[in-house]
Amino acid sequence: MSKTRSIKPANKAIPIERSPAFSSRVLKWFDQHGRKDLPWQKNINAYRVWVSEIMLQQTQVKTVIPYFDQFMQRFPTIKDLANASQDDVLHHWSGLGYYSRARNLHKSAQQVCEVHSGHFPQSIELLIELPGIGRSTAGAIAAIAFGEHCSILDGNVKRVLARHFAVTGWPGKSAVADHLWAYAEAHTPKKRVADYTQAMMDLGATLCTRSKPNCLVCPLQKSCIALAANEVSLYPGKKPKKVIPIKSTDMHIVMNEDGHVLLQKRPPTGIWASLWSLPEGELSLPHLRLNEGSRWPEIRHTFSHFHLDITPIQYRSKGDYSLMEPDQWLWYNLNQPAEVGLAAPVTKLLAKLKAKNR
DNA sequence: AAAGCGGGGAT
DNA sequence: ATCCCAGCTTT
Repeated sequence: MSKTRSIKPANKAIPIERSPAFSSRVLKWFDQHGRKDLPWQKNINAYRVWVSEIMLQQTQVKTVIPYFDQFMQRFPTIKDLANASQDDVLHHWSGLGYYSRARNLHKSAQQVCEVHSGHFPQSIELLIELPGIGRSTAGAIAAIAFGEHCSILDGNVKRVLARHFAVTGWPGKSAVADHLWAYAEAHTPKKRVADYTQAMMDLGATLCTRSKPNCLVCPLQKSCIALAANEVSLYPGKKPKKVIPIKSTDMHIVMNEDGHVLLQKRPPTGIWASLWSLPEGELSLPHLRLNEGSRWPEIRHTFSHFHLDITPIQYRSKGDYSLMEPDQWLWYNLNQPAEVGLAAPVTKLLAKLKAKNR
């Protein structure tokens, strides 16, 4: 059982001017222009909505669609997901990023199967107990899958609300987020809450975009405070920027006589946790004989907190590699890739290697 | 090169 | 309660 996590208290203290026409304008627009045939809007059930919402955290619809389709093909039900290996789940997440989402999804599936015997939790309070589901994602699943009267506040909705109600400040600040939540909750209708929820996300994704918003056709143009002041671009407030440090590492591309590449499993915490990657740092492989190695041009991979400058070094190896721990080491066949999770720059380097060798 | 995007865990 | 972390896409 997970440890108890509590939903943030509803912000009754924050007084709001509520626009009565808001939700009806949004719903009317949705009927005409909203997206209604996204993959997770077909064969709708809580499991599919859940997986889609987790994938849609930090990731745009266009990117998610192919991942969602493949994920659902491999794990059609929550039980299939619960019974799968972590490597299998991470393999289907490879390239999406934020891999803790995949590990939490897997963990939650197992939790649901054990605790709820496979029946998906049917209320926002139970949803939010699952790892990887916070206040907004719980609201989205409850509203879309169950029609429960719940609000969401994802990046799209934050942008729409911040502009429409001229909420100043960076939404990463809790005081700003509290205001946005208060607006979100005040304007969520009791009827058609699933459509409204989808509509707000669509509005943010297709019209009320970060740059070049299409205010001329927006259903909220008459009441949008930022638009009236010609200050749409000022909202939402920007994150204060920080200079991020540069780190560097060597990645060793060790190829054996069969043309397979040596991969190492990363530790279960930290960057690229539990993914497979190229060995870094000092190479200590006593049972292999490596040649000198040739350096490739440096590539830069950027995280939110630092740049990582990677120098790939390619070797040919001979020797007995049967001694190597199979949990930690993998000889990766470029032509018949193992179904494991790979860090994005590793995928890039392996593709480069494959192109080189042809 | 920079900005943006939810949730979890540590402080 | 408030920082800090995580990885990709789009601009």
